Formats: sequence, structure tokens, C-alpha cells
Amino acid sequence: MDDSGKLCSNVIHMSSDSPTYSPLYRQIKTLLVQALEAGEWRPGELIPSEMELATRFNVSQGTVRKAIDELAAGNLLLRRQGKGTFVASHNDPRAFFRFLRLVPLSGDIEPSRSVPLECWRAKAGTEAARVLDLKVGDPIVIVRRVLEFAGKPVVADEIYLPGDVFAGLTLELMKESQESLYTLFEARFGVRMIRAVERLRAVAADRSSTELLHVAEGSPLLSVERLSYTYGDKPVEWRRGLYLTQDHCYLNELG
Amino acid sequence: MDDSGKLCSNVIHMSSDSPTYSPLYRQIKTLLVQALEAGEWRPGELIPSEMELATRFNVSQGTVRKAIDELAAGNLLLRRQGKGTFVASHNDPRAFFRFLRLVPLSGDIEPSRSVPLECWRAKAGTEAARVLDLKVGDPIVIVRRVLEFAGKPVVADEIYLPGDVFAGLTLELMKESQESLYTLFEARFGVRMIRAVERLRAVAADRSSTELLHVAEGSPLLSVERLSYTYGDKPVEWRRGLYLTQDHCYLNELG
DNA sequence: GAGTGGTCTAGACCACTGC
DNA sequence: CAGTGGTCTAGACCACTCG
Repeated sequence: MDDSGKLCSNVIHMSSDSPTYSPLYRQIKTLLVQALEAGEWRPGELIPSEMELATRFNVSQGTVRKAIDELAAGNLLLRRQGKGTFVASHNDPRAFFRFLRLVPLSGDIEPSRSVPLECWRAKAGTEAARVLDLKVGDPIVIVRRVLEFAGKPVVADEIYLPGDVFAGLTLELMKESQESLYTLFEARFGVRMIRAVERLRAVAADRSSTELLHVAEGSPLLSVERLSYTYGDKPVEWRRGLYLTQDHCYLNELG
Repeated sequence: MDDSGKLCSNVIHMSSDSPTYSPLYRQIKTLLVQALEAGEWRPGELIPSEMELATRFNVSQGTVRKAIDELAAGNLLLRRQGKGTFVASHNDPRAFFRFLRLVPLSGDIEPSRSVPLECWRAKAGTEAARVLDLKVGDPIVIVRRVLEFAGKPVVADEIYLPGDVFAGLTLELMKESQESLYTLFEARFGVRMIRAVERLRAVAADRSSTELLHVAEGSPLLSVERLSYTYGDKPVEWRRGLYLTQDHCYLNELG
């Protein structure tokens, strides 16, 4: 029992009838999430082995294992046999299509390209404040960009971000980086998107989208409103995308 | 080692270097799925306890537990502490919204009602045969129905089913049953939908949908094409729905 | 109280990776 | 070869449900 630095093991072996009972492995899970949140290990990095964590938290390896199992199931961690357990990253190709469900109607994978158009600062209105859990008037960043597939514009996005977290975000930064937006966010701002909720509707194309997507006014477009969360279920991105579903569709697996 | 009736334990404790190596708990999992497929336990029923299955398969309780864990994660089984493990059923309210992602834009849960319109038999064309894994000319059943929320039509569905499996399906049967279609399917035809893949697009309303959904021709509608699978990844339902997203939206969680 | 699933442990061995 | 995660076991005890 050393508690040598870092997060010490405030783990409790409780027995029954406590109103706040939580199994050991869940406490370990919480401690691990806190460590991730605190940046003890960055995305892509290797975390300590199960045995090391077991001694650190003063539990058996099996208990650590169960905690890691759940985190891996939630895509927070990534296990690789023989190598170790890593912090999940949007850089990983396996994680890329988790948040972009658009696929060509017929045919194979197409190269995609993000084209940033604008990036400016503003103050949060009532709606932005509500969904991003800010106060009205708090600084926000607004980004507009287009996503191209095979050279053709398919998605027009408008993205709202909390200004304090993304203080240094500029149009140039997005233009320079060839990676996905989420990769940029996690590499430059330490913000990793964990999960998101999307609301889909069919809408008619308005003026601005007709120009960006080269379609007639009134054409049906798929409106995708997304709220993304980072560690601790904190909302950190609100975006609205208009998807042209002439040659693509939104693919969804119901499990 | 008794092998008393039913599926006997052809489980192999393999050691390394076999080209077809599969861990014990996966073999157990396969055996359990086969038992489900064979109808040894029907939806909603209690399956034997972990200890019973362990002796039956000649493995430890922990190994059975891991197999059941995965089946429960895949929504094939449902664990209930203190009671036992049950075969998942679409009758369970917890499973109801797994396949219907439509929610009111603002406001609370609305009562929904399925209104069957037509039900007729036909021969599979090339497309129906392809997606349902049938031969061209095989019998199929086609159903048209409308889904109402709060008394207003919101979804117009066209459903294609393999004719041999759903031989006794009639319009009257659907009108009589107050349950969901999938509940009817599993109760009357022993077909349980396990998972599905949906393809979403925005389209313009055509003549027939304008009548059913009371919208102007050309209005944007959400087209949802769904292919549903039962045990063994066998496709057993193809449906195309047109969703009116004036007051509702399709909700999707990205994990 | 008996029976179920849920947690936790300790130890053995296997499969994979990289030095 | 050593170190990692992955599997399997056996046993103890806890939490929940029901008769």
C-alpha cells in the first residue's frame, strides 16, 4: 500500500447496506476517467499495465480488468493484446467513421476533404448557451465548412464551440491541418469527443446551402444536428450539418 | 459428464496452434445462439441458470458467464439479478425504442398507433430477392401501413417479408393485434429481429405519400430504408419508411 | 432461506508483441 | 526471452427476488 504520487487509492471495500454502494470496479473506472480527464495520459498514449494499476489501486488484476473492459467498450480506451492498453484517439482509423456516418449510395470508399470557409468569434445567444451549458454572452467560436467527397461538396456544416476552450482556433489552423477536425481538437486543444447525440430531419434547401452544395432551392436535404460530449458528459460542440443525399446516405446500425 | 439430452457438450479445450482456435466461452456462446435459434427457449422465457449451463457444457460458471455477458450486450438475452436470465423480447418496453428512433421535436412521449392498410402476396423481383437473400420468383408478402403519433400520420411504411416464413400473415391479424409489428412477428411466427441496418436520405414527397401523410407534393421527407436480421444474420425484413419530420426527428446516439 | 445473478480474489496457463 | 492482454478455473461472499 504505497499511494506513491498521482491519484491515490481512495477505494473502499464496502459491504452492503450503504446507500452509496458502488462496486469496486466502478470506482476504479471513475478514477481512470478522472485520470484521463486530468490528462495524465494523452490520446494515443500507453497507460500502465493491468498489474501496475492493480497494485496502485490496491485491488486484484481482475477488478482492474473489468473496469478497463467497460472503458474499452465505451471507446475510451483501446486494448491491444501483447502491447498494452492505449487512450483512444480520433487519429485511429478505426475510430474515424464512428462520427461520420455518410457513405456513398453505391460504390466504394471515397476520399473526403474538409474545406474550412469561415471562423469567427461571437457571444452565446440563448440557444447556444443552453445546449453548450454556457451563460448567455459567453464567448463562442463559430466555424463554417464544407465536406467534399470525391471532389464534390456533400455536407455544409456550421459548428459552435465554447470560446474559452477553443481560444486559439483560427481558419488558418484548420486549413493547415490535413487531419479531421476532431483530431485537430484533441491534438491542439486537448478536447476529446467521447459521444454525441444526433437529431435528423429532412428539410428544404435554403439560399446559402444551394450555393455551397450546388443544388436547386427547395431540394430535400438531410439536416443533422449534433451535440458532442467530452469526458464527464460535458457538451463541447454543437453543429448543424446539411447533407446532400443525392449520391450518399446516412448509415445507421440498430443493435 | 452426462450429455443428458438436448445439445450435448461438443466443447473442445484446445491448446494453441490450431488454425480454428476459438476460446471456450465463444463456443458456448455459439451453442447458446443455436439453442435460441432452435427455439429451445422462446422470447421472454427463462433460460437455465449459469450453474446448470456450466455443468451441461462441462465448463466453469465463469466461462458461461462470459458467454452470457456478450449475448446480453448484444440484446439477445436479458439478465435480471435475483431472478435469472431471459430471452430478450420485443414485448419488453425497454426494447421498444431500439428500432423506432422517432421522437417529438419538443414535448413528451406521444402515444403511437400502427394502422395497417394493405397486405398482399407477390413474387420476389431482383431487388427484393437480393436484399432478402431469396431467389427471384420466391413468394413474398408486402405490407403497407401508416404510423400515427398523437392521432396524426407521421410514417408511411412499405414492408417486404419472405413469404414462406410469414405464410399466415394477414391484414386482419395485424389489425387485431394491438402490439408492435415485431412483437406480433415473434409471437406468431417465431421470428425475432436481432439487429438492423438503416440507410437514411432526404427525398421529396411523391403522390402516394402526400395522401398518406397529408403534405404537399415535393415536401422534404426522411426516407428510411431498413434491413432487419434474425439469428444467424439472416435477413428477414426489408422496409422503406417515409418519415414526416415536421414535428418529429430521428434521434441517434453516437457512442 | 434457497436460488439467482454480481463482485472479488488468486493463480495457472495461453496468445501475441517486440526486444 | 520478458511483458502484455486474454482465457479459464475454483471458491468466497454480496445483492436481489420470491415463496
